[in-house]
Amino acid sequence: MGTISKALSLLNYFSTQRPEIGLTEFTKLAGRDKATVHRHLVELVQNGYLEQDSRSRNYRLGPAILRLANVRERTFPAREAVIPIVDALSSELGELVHVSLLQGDMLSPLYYADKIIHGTRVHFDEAELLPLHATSSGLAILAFGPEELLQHVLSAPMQKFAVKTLSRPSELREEVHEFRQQGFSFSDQGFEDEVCSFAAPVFDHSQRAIGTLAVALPTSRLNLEKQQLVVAALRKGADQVSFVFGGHLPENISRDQIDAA
Amino acid sequence: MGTISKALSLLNYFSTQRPEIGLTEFTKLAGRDKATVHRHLVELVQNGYLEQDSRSRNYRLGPAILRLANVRERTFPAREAVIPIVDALSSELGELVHVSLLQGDMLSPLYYADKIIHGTRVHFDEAELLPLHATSSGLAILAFGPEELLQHVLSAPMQKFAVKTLSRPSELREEVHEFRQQGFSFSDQGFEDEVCSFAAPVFDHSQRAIGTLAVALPTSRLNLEKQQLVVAALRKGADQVSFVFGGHLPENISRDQIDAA
DNA sequence: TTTCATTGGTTCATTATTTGAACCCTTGGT
DNA sequence: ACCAAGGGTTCAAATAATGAACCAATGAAA
Repeated sequence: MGTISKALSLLNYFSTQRPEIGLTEFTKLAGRDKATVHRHLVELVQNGYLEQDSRSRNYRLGPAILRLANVRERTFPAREAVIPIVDALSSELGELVHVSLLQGDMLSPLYYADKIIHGTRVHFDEAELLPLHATSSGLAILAFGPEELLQHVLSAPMQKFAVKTLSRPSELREEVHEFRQQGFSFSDQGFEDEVCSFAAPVFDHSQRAIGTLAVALPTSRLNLEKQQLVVAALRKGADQVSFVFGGHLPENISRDQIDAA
Repeated sequence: MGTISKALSLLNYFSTQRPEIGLTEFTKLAGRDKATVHRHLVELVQNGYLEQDSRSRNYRLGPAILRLANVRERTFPAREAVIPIVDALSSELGELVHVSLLQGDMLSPLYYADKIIHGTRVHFDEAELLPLHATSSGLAILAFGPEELLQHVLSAPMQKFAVKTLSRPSELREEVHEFRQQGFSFSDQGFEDEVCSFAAPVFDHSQRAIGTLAVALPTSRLNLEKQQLVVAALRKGADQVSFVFGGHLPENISRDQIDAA
């Protein structure tokens, strides 16, 4: 591990739970000599990655980070960032995977991939907006997004797209409630006949649901084993996508796992 | 300059205009050996601060930055806190207003607002670092910040950005001295042609100048009345921003006394 | 108010890492 | 088939990082 990595790894000790760290605490966390840690801290401060509270002498994350995050957001389109994750997931599952972002009261597909290894494939149009009440993605957003959005959809007429499209508000409210518990949503033939899908919410830096990661497959290919695979992959993938959008990374997922993906 | 600073300074070459940089370009920008730069880049990638486009092999800012920015804003919401002040000032004056923080020997924009009520608007890139000798913000920091910083800038070459960029150390020293008396700084076409700006220092709780509040407007819109409005608004606003940073400015202390400290 | 423990920060000889000129490999253009 | 340019690697030499011991300031306890 080079000097640069040693210094940068110090920044990883910050979290919402631990926003300020003192010199001694750092040396304990990093398990390195005090002098070394101190020099690293000084250099990080000089470059704006940390700033030191002049009262407590503790260190906290500095303004340079905000500027860089800003540059990345503005210059690195979300689509590009999401491509490898969606591609990997699609390859892993051999099914259609897409990321869609909330746009008014519809979902706008950002990117999708379909590594066909089965005979039948699910139809998906990247340029078509998805309705909230009839897709697993929409239901995921309703479950984890703002309450107003849910109210709005509940009070509007619900267009029938396929044989099993939800059409009664009470039905939708029940489903959404269930998905909130589960952490992911499911829809069977709500948008297109013979197609079912699973979706998990994607969060931005302020923990707001801004979109979804979803897997769609022919209903005929669905079974318990498949469901478990999909749900597990979806959880992992949604966290990765959230991370891309600056959202929070649950404690039980390490950076290594993300790097490996 | 230590290894850490050398590596981190590579990140500063990114901007909205230059979101991706290749190895050779980096070596030219940094003026360092290719092998050195490459090792630094590799280590930054390993830590998530950069990622490499697998097609072009260019480097771009990585996702680690988003997480850190997230932590900082959630635990130390300086940007959020400053937004209403900057917005109000911009609305009041009908001009571009920004708060920037000192980061090494540059200023890093934290937030800006531009409530356009005039035909022309000033260009401002929130993701671009500001030089100290060529902007009113920089001059304000030099006037009220540490003496070493001023010495450092005086002894370094002064890049010419626009028609009236200060380029002689004696000139800069004079200006800074004058601003110290006034309590605010002014720059006419020092950074961009046809643009002038006013700035006032922002202090933290230990009375150190950590940044600035600035107003930028087309030189063509400048007149005495405007200047008086801007300066009055700037004094008031800068104190508000200082307050946000815990550096509230006691009424009985004049700016001259601060200067002495 | 003296003492002691804790934390932040510094020094300097030793040590290990960083450095860079020269090199190789791949790609894309002609 | 050739060349130019960019990305990446090697290894002896140079330089910068390291850490045990030290100092200073703060604050709680005796």
